[in-house]
Amino acid sequence: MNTEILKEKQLRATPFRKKVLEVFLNNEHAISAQDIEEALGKFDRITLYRTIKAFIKNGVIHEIAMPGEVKRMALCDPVCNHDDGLHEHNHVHFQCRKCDEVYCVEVEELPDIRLKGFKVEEVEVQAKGICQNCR
Amino acid sequence: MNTEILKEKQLRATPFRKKVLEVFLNNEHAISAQDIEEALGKFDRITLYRTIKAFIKNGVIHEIAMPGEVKRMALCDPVCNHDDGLHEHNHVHFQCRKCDEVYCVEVEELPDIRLKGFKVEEVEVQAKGICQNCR
DNA sequence: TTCATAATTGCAATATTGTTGCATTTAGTT
DNA sequence: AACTAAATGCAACAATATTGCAATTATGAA
Repeated sequence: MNTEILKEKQLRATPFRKKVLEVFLNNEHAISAQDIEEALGKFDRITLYRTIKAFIKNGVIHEIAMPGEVKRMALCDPVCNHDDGLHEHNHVHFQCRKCDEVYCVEVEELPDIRLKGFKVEEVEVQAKGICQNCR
Repeated sequence: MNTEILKEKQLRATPFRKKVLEVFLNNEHAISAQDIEEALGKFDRITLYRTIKAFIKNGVIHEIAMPGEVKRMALCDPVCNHDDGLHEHNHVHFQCRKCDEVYCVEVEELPDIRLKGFKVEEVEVQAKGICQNCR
């Protein structure tokens, strides 16, 4: 199963990559490199970083950067319009103020932002509030 | 002048802080810690990090995090609704695909995002495209 | 203006995060 | 089964960030 996902994205299905992908599939929220390290029994940190880079480049996962937070990553939408590390999703990144978890939440469509003098080509939205589980 | 800004934000106006603030005032786009280091002649890196932390906490500057980019920082809006490191601005973070610079661009109001099951309390928008200078 | 004091600085040491080069191993193909 | 490009694992290293502590300094009060 993981194997298919990797091959679809032009990545060799090695045991290490399958295990890392497994970690993502086991979480419904975004995770950090540290989360992955903890989930893997034994591992080589360098290989992990390289795996993450390959996953991002090939559209398996995308990064989520929030001020004051560690970098997190989450699986791409199946329809992720990625081009060599460039991702385009139709979801909002939402962080819960209670549990701190970050979720990718689907939306009908992203807002249409217009900025005088600037040509806007892509928009990403980050929201904060209270998540389903914490209400 | 820098002195007043710092005092307004309940920070002691030390020479170091004034110099760092100066760097922000001299740039119309967001800058990284490295940019500041290069702009300062001699400096102590630890003090710089602590200065940055203090500036963020007291609402002088805010962080801008973008996937795959170094962390950047920019001056807060004068009306920045900050509370111990929590910032609330009425602008969009825009990165130019040509020059890579990041700008804080004022908007009338941020979009109203609704997510089923989630209580949205704050929204931040990051956009990409072509900036004024590069068109 | 001087003093007292809490805040800030600067240094040493250390932690965290991420990268590069290279020899070895392995997945996917022929 | 064999070949080959890709991936791994190790060592070394670079960049980024933090903590504790002694010395210094900005600021408000005397």
